[in-house]
Amino acid sequence: MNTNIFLQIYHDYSERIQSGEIAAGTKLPSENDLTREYGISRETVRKALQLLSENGFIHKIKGKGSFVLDLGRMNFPLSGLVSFKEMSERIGRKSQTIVYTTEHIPIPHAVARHLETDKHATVWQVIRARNIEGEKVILDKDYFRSDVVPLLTKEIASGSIYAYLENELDLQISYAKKVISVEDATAEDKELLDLKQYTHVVVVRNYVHLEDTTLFQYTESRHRLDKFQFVDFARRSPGEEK
Amino acid sequence: MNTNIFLQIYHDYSERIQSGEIAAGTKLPSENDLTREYGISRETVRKALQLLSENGFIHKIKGKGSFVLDLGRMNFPLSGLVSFKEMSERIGRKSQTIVYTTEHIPIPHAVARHLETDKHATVWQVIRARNIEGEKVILDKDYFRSDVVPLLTKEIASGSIYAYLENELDLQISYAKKVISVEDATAEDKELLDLKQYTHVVVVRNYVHLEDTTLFQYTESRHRLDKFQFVDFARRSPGEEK
DNA sequence: AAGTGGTCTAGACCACTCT
DNA sequence: GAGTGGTCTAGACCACTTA
Repeated sequence: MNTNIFLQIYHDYSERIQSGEIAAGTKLPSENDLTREYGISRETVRKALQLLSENGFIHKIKGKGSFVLDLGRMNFPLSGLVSFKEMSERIGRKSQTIVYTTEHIPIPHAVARHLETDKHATVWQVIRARNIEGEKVILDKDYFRSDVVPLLTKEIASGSIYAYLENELDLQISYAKKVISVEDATAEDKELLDLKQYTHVVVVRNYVHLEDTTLFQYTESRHRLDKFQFVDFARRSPGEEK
Repeated sequence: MNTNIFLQIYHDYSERIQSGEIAAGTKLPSENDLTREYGISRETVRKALQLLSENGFIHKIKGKGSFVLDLGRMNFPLSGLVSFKEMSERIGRKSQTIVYTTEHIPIPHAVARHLETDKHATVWQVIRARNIEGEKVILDKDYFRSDVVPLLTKEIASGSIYAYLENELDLQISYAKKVISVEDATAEDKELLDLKQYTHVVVVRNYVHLEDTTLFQYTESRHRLDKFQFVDFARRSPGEEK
């Protein structure tokens, strides 16, 4: 759909790197080469390379060239907004989603604080457990502002809610803040998960914003300790140099 | 030192936003306004705004303008490569570093796997505890390739190693991969930290690379569960849209 | 219709690396 | 000196929002 040139080049290379067609350590064609090859201006080539660089596919070295990193093949994505379903499919694990509740309710007191709505708002509450290799190890509690998301069904909740939001409701998700911490397991955790002997859970609070900056979703993802992992790729940003 | 125009504008606005001088929700001057105001080209203005956007200070909306977000003031930095010292100073907490060891040793077996050096390499090992408000809650085990970092002293280890690397040794740190997980507390954890009743620790493995892509440092940061927090700001990257 | 940000161009000069 | 990536310019056209 997108006819953006720099996005096409980005996808071209990101796929070839992720598939292993272009090996780690390989030097990419120079910016001038790519300019000639694609018949476009150098700034457009640079936009594609910058995206590749930001997302951990390549690293650019002044005077030398752009080189493929080996971070990209494992643990993808290196941070970002990706749903559980995409995630487990990428890893290739057998996974299953159990939907406990899909309800339209007045906003719970504890949630109002996170969603910054007025206290009389209503939300869609979705509670799901993620079953990986036979064990329920993640409890997802999602809350959607019902003025943004008018309807949710059990069918949607058992599939990809994000696909529904983006394709059916045409909502543009634009950014999110995640806060990760470890907390005591609640009675609910113990009831809905296979917690084994663990007394604590990793809690990932996710605040998701739309294109117009409205905070429309709050998610609490509660992970059994031994099944939690988070990978983050960080580049020293120009802004942080002294 | 840096005369880059876009960095100057970035710093100008990032500081004014972080200090609260420019409130959340405020609309920034348009790109054309900034072009005129600074007497520079629009693409340069856009570079500054893009940095602000990436780092969670602003959000740009097509046809409307650039708006200040309120994420920036709390929990800084929103992901990134920042040392414990910078971190605690920013939060304003009373903190102290206890240096247990600063040694030049043959690379431990368990570390060689992470640092990808040959098995006969030597490393500088630094083991430190971080004391926050009277309790030792973080254990940092750092390993530096000694062919990159020839010397470390207890004095350097008790201050900011990063400042030493960048200012004294002129090393350019460029990117890092973090892997966060939860593991059983070891005997060492129990000995060197004030673990209280906790049986697990949050382990943050950090793989730090230089400008020329060499992996030169591996750090294991072991946090007491209740004192761990990680914040991540993620923008839906153009590359991820379908 | 005017203003906004998003994309793209065809140049230019610079600092750096390699030989 | 030739090649590389980093910065910057002065234009252009587009899609979107607001009035």
